[in-house]
Amino acid sequence: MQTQNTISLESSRHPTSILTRQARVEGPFGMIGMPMRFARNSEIYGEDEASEYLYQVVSGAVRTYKILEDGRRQIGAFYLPGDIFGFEAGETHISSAEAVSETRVIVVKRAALMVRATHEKDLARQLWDATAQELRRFQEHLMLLICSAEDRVIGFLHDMAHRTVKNAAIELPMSRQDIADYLGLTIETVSRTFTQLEQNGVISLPTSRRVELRNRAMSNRIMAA
Amino acid sequence: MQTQNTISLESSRHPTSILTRQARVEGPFGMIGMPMRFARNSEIYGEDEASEYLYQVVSGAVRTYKILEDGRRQIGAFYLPGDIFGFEAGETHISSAEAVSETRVIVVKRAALMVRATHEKDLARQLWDATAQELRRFQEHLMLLICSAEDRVIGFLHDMAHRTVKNAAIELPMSRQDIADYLGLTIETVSRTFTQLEQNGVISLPTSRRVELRNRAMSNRIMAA
DNA sequence: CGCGTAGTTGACACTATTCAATGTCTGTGG
DNA sequence: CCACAGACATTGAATAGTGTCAACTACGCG
Repeated sequence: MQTQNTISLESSRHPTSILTRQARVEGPFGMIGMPMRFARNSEIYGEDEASEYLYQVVSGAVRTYKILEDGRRQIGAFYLPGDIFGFEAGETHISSAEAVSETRVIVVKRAALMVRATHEKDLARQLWDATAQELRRFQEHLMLLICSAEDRVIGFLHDMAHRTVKNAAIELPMSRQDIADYLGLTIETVSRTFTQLEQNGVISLPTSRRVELRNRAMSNRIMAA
Repeated sequence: MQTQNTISLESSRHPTSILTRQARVEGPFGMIGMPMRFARNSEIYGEDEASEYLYQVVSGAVRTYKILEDGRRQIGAFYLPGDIFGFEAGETHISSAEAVSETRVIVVKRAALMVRATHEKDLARQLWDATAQELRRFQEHLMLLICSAEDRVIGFLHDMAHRTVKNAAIELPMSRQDIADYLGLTIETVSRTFTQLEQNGVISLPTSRRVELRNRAMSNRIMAA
């Protein structure tokens, strides 16, 4: 049922240095990287694969996830344009990554970055910062998972809101199922919570994927960023 | 009600280079560090403090935690002898840290380590490995929080079991409340789950702090390490 | 021995899940 | 342009699993 993997540059999964004919783009940390395209629901990398590359989202959105043995899926994080992912400090990925929607990314060779970082203090610093941010994200996510369904959804929307354009409606790239799997809830509970929040005037829902934050009740909630 | 902070070396919270008269000890990454002692429930560092030091547990146990605005406490991790903590890749701590029981640690200046890491590839590698482990810990913890109470407790015990001596009874240094705050459950649910697991022959509980794993039902559970 | 802390147990309330049905949106073909 | 299929989302009713509140027990320490 999954859209077929579609990658713009080549048939093999990852770019090689041969592909220099392709326009190259300013990527994470000012490094030159290869642009790539992923179709909705296509895999970007798999869990336990060697983490050869590091990615920066240009457009679209990415989810990382793990599947539990009972079949449930836990989404670890969503990455939006500008975000860097696939760099987990270790030699192998700790999650799989998929495109939530049609997504463009810039890809950089991890090893090359790491080597460069040994003599460029600034780059090393940026890598540590990116990792620190990743740790903070995990921590925030953890805090969400011990809250009520309402607080989880509010926390999620709050996070999305401040990661996208301020004071504007949030355009959610992900489905209710994605949100449910991120928040450790069922799709029904997420849906019910959305409608409930709308009825309470906390949000409005012009369409199911578009959310406007009405009430500043948001601010009283959870930890600020 | 909290035991008064008791630190063996000095009255101020952290060691200074003046304290060279004190015996020094092989610390994390083979670096020389200062030994310190913390009484049960005493603070090792606070959230948002500058992360000046990095710690390795010698004996005892440490918990890191955050307090939510509703007063609940979320424990992020427990650190046992040999574990390194307080190094979160950023300039400030993302959690507070306390001694679970009377605890001895070795303290190393973070800045010094980072500087040394720029020209010692091996040390740099060890720092990245430690960070990767920390990320993996967060991820595992996240997976636990979306499970049932029973699976959370089993997952927790499983984790504790393979972090301490194999094939032996686990001696839990932390209270039921600590476990509850780690697993996002109430103390009552944790307690009930323990007795339930004992009745089902999965564990035995010679004392409330000592757990013996009976059944290999453990193995069918959650992700292995 | 008695006190205080930690842990266990019970009854009940409440929240989220489950299972099932209905509703909505979008793209495709008639 | 409309009708239809399929995916996505919402809603309802019944149930299961935790939380809450309160009482009780066990243990360690003076």
